[in-house]
Amino acid sequence: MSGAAENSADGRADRSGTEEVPSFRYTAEMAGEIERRWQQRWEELGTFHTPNPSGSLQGDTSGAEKLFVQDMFPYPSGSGLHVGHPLGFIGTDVYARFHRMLGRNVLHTMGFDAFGLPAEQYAAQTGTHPRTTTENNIERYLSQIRRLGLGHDERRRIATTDIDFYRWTQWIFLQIFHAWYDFDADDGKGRARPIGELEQQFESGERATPDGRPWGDLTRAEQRAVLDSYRLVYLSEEPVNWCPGLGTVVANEEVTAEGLSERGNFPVFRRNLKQWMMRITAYADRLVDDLDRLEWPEKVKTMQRNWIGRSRGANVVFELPGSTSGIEVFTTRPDTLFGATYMVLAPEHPLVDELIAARGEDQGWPEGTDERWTQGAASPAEAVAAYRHAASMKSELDRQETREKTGVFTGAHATNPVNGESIPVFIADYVLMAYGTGAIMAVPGQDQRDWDFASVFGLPIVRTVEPPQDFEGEAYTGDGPAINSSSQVTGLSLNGLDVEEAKKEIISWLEEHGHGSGSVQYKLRDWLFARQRYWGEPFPVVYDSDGTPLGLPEDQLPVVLPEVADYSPRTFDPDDANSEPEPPLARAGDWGAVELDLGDGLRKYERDNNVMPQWAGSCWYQLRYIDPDNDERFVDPDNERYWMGPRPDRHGPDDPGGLDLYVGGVEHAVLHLLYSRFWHKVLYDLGHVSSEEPYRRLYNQGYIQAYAFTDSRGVYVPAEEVQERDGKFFHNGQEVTREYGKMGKSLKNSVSPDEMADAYGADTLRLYEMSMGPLEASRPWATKDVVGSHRFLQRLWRNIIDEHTGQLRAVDIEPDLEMRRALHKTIAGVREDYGELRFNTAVAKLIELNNRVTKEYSAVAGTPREVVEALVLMVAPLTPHLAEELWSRLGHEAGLAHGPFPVADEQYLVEDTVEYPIQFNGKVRSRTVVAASAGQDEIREAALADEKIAAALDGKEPRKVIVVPGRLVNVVG
RNA sequence: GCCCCCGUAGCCCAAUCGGCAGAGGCGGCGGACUCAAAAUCCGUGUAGUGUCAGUUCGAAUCUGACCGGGGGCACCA
Repeated sequence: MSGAAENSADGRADRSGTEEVPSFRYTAEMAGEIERRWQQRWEELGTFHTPNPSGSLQGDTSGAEKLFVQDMFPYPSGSGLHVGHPLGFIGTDVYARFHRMLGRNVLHTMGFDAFGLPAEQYAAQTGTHPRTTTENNIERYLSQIRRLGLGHDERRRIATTDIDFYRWTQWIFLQIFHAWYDFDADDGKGRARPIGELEQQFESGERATPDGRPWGDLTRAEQRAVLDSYRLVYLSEEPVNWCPGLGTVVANEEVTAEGLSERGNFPVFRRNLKQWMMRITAYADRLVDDLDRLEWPEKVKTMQRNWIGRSRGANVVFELPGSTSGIEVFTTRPDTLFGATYMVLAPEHPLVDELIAARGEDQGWPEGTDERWTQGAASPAEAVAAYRHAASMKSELDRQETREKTGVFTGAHATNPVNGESIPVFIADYVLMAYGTGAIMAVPGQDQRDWDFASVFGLPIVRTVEPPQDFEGEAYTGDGPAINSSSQVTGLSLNGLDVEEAKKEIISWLEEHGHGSGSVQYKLRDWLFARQRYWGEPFPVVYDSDGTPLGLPEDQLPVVLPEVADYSPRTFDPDDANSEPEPPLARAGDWGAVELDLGDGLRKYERDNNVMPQWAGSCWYQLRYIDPDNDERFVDPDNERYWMGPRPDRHGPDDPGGLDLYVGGVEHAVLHLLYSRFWHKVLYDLGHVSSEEPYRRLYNQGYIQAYAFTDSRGVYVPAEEVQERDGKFFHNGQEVTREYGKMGKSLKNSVSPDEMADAYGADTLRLYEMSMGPLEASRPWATKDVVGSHRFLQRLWRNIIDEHTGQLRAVDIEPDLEMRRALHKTIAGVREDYGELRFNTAVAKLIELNNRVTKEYSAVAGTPREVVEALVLMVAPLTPHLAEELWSRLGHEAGLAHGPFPVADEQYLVEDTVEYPIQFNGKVRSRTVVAASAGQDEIREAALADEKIAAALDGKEPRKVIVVPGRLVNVVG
């Protein structure tokens, strides 16, 4: 050491010593100090407390337009956040802060979707109660996000695991349980109604009972069974997805295309088990149709449409000669009935046994049966049995991998109703029992799958739609005139009609002659709602001695989770399809047995021992944000109407209402967003909310991804220790392989927001995340780039505060005209960018303006207050702590969270002169400056007078001169 | 296999109605400060927009085909 002075006496940094960073520079340490101070201040002042029209959070809501912004409900994972997690949270915060500064009443908060498997699995391993784990994780999560300075109304935080919250989840369940769907209501659109109204219809005789007996003649149990069959929540003994590896059943939406559970990747089996279902299918049409009323990404709408899978067509019955029954098929192309040359039943179709039995088990093949149809079996019965056995052995994956068409002839024939022709009936696994009627009419001329099957089995192919002249394919699915579509037997002809006309015509013919009717099919299935787990909402249901499920009265809520010795359901060998679910609540001692008076005296009942799926809480949490501690209702109607009600004046006459901006990842496109819309619509139908949709506008943020590196053994090495040389990557001198993808601890490429905040401050992290690209784009994380955002904040700071003295540099001097113009152009641009979530370009504009200020004023005594104050206000949504600090140092006592926000002055947005590029034959050759007020002729003259253009023309007349006002001139020679 | 989105500088990204390819950041290079380095500051633009056609006075932008990347659906009748 040289023995230099360690401190300087005058407060300035000693520039000759070891202390070289100026004392008042905006460093990470200073940022941290500022951030802690302002976060504390905001909390003390309740800066982000948002008033409601009524209730416990009542305040003045007059005058200000409301804005409800929400992030998708995070799960408080115990492993901590990486820098990708808060991307959307910061985005919504910037948007919310911008609008708050504009004077809007902004609701922005965040709660936790806290039920779920990880805490339960941890409990099973360690004995720690899931509530303890969950609460610790929430605290950890909060400490990480609080550091980011998100302007949340902390009074509105909720967690789905709070008893005060899940009490209302149970209450909503009961509303749905005590409702039925009246398909005739609202002119056929349908509406959920209280079950009591259905009972009245039966009592009064307005609606007939299933077997026609008067309602009063039914026993109470029979009445209950009838009502239960109508409920929006019902017990069903249909095939469900049983996952032995998890020990629970799961919803269709939770099974991957490969037939594995989304969580855990365990095999899932179709099993008949008695389970709770929600009748989401009743809402299929409204869930599809109302997508048109939402401001959502098309991609998500498409995914929902595909999932619901509505297709319109007709059900047609093909008679079986010598039998009273027929084969009913669903088809979207009834116009092609004349091309139906055979039929196919799904192998599991119940009619198959009847067909075999009708001909006689020991009957051989009909005379002249094609060899290809028999699979070498001696009889249809034998062939069918063999085929069914083979089909049942195939997994979903096998079926998908081999698309070759297989099947066998059943020996039976059916009659095509349009022409009376007898056509053979096959079974084949390309027809699925679960869709439509489990049977098809095969039209090889217009369906490629049928074409393929017909080719293998040598079946006739009849085109009934004329393909274009140049058509070279096999099956033709396009539009065209109908051909080969008439019959002397029935007198029907569709020839010459186009597809749409033919469909209409044939449907009315089918209906008239009793052969079928128009129909709509959906892929959507009812929602399997029960899980055999511990850490979820218990069902508010008990069973009486007959096993009839009864909804508990409201005053019995909440049903609190019991203490148990073992938190896990029994799990099984993942491949043990025949195991049976054993839920933890079934082992909760005497919890399950209750004595209640449900109207007919004190009796014994048994509690339901399932819990709700994790999606339940997120189906309605936005409503609880509105009124988090209302203990009279799940949400106050005034408050709901204020925050979520339709605003036709602002969003058009068709506005369904809902919150104003919902930001989250696209992975919830089907599951959460579909379930939530469903619940919301039920609540709307029952009159509990005024909005028809929960989320008016949806925005999908991208993912922050990262590079990961593996060594020669395939083991991940710490990404931060990898060095790049000449396009290759090295770790400790060894070359490693680069992969691109997720960020995660196991990939050793995780970067936490805390370490970034330590190194640069939270404001820098916020700014960087917003500036690295558009919010919706996925992009790689680059720690080394963060310094650029930090330098910008340092330069901004330096324009206002002297780094060496801490003195204010802003003074009351007039900026010149060019600076004013730059300022107002920036204001106009930044306002627009913020409003449209284009934070990256807003940042660029702010940096540009700040660089201009630096260039012009860094060498002189002070910077113009007018410019730097506007800069501070404009940067505030992005870097709120720094902005508040500078704003206060600029002499403002009140904070800036509620504005003002600079307004652009139009007079500085128009230029006096415009520089026009002059193109010659489309290439820029010169430039000329003309008055902004110049007319087309003047601009043209100025361009032609230009030396270089005159030279290019070489004395000739231009063939054409294109003048684009405000843009350029193109001279065509 | 079908459908959708995206390809701009070494990297992340801008570019209103089709109108000057560059706003911003990283890196690189040069310089200042330093004994030196880090930090900081100043300066510096290297691609003609994945490829090939077409429309146009003019194409990153519109159209078609192809290549590459990402996503969705996948025997749904």
